[in-house]
Amino acid sequence: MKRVMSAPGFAALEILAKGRESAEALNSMLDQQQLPEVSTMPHELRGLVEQILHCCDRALAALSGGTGGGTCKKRNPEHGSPVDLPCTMRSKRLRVRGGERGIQVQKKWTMEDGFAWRKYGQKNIHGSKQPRLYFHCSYKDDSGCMARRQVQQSEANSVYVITYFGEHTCGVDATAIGHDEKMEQFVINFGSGTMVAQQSGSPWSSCDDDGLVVNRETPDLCNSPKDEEELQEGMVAAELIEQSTRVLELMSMSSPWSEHLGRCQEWEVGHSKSLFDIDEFINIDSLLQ
DNA sequence: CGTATTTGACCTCG
DNA sequence: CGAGGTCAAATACG
Repeated sequence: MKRVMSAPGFAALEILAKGRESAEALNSMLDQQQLPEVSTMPHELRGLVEQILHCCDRALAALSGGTGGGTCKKRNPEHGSPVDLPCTMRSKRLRVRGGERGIQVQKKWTMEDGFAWRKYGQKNIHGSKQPRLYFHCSYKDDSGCMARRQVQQSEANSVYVITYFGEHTCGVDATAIGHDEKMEQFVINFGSGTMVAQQSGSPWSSCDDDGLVVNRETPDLCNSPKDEEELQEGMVAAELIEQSTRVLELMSMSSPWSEHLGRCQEWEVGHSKSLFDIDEFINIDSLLQ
């Protein structure tokens, strides 16, 4: 049956959300940085920060069960419908409002999060110029995955506010495989081919639209949802840890960047402790195990 | 021709 | 009754 989120699961979610926030802040710091040119370091560091953000989103999506999403019920399980409309029009309405909470994240450049989504609706929201887009997992039909998300672009800038509902029971990170155009879209944001060049030498064994490479040993992970789901969470966490560690290494090994590190630590005091959060990421695997 | 997206209608909730 | 969420026919696309 549905996996009930454990207390460590909630803790992990909280940490992820906090950490994501911090990584986002770190990213905007990189936007504003006026450091002397430091070879390719800014690109790589920036890339890593982006990857952390990306991993956070995926981890959040993977962990976002227990929000009530799994409890959606069909109002009319069988085609017992009112007389005045075709039964197909009334048989599948879902009851979703009222108490269902989602995990909300913000993405700066792209609404991609490593999962495969199919759009099923779009709605103009009162008081908002940008429409809200509705997606469900592409594997909904194949494996009954009930994960959904809502995406809304903020008017001021290109920040996507993404709210996740339900959890992925398909166990697949489907967009991880062969989405070159999306990767390009992402690479452009780094202003160089750094990330692409990084692929071959990368020790990371997963891949996404942010330029990492995924090696999947199991071609169809949808077959055993529960185990694969946990495996996936573990993979995302491991990826996150690896990248966070590299950010810390990068930031502390060059002097201009240790200067920046100092700035981060200053900021840390006043805000939500970005470096502490990254350290905390590194411990997240213990929470997930 | 199969699959994904668009879009208008329908449904539920507050 | 209006706003938001979802469905599914129509349409676009490869």
